Amino acid sequence: MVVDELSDSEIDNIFHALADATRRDIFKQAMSREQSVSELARRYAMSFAAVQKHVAVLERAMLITKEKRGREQIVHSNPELLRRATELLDAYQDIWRGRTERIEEILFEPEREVES
Amino acid sequence: MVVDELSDSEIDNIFHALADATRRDIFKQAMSREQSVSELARRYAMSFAAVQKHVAVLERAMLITKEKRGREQIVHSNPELLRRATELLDAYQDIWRGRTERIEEILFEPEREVES
DNA sequence: GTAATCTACAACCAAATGGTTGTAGATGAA
DNA sequence: TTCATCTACAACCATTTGGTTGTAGATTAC
Repeated sequence: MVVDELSDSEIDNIFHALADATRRDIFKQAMSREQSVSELARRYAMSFAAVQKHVAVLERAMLITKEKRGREQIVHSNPELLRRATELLDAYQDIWRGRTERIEEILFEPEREVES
Repeated sequence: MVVDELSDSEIDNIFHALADATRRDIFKQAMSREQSVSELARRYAMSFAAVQKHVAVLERAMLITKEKRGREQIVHSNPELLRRATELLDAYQDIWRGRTERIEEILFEPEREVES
């Protein structure tokens, strides 16, 4: 069962964060091992500041968190949020399968409504 | 088992397409029932051209396809690609669980490499 | 103390995004 | 035929994105 619902903009942030190959790689790195930002930055052919921004995007999406340790910031992954993203996609698959009853609990959103 | 691999930019397109609440809703609509673009457009408080662009983003991501029927374009969903996106996220979860053997077949990417 | 390292953040820039209006071509209905 | 509908697409605009360089503050190493 789902603990609590993600808002539209939180979901936006999650998928946006995953829509960049560098960020996906950073996330993968963070999932496999906790590392400092500068340690991560050394792996990519771009400036430290650019990597810092990618990390910030992942952090805004709550896919990772940072923990200050001395002069370093250690990047931790948040597998719980990833699991919820997976559930979201599963819910779309359920729609296709016509299993609307499970959708209601997983992907409940008030009707996106319009004109008349 | 995975049929064939998605490229980085294809994955970029998929997650980018899902990173917008209107597009997620259009996709959900298309999953539940095939509809024309104008029929979809009537549901949202924005111009037809704006919805047309959202549909184009979903189409570029291959999450949907369009089929011309008379003067209408019917939007079909592509659940296969959604399934692959789900597998991608599952692979990240596997990384976290330390199950690297399954990652190799699901998420194989040549090492993203850099300086020396 | 001094120097090196790690981080934060501002300023800047080109390109992409997400919306708009307007025009025009195809198709269907009367 | 004529009119309405559906679609495509161009042009435009404000904002965001994804990169850069540069400056400055904390912390660690020597």
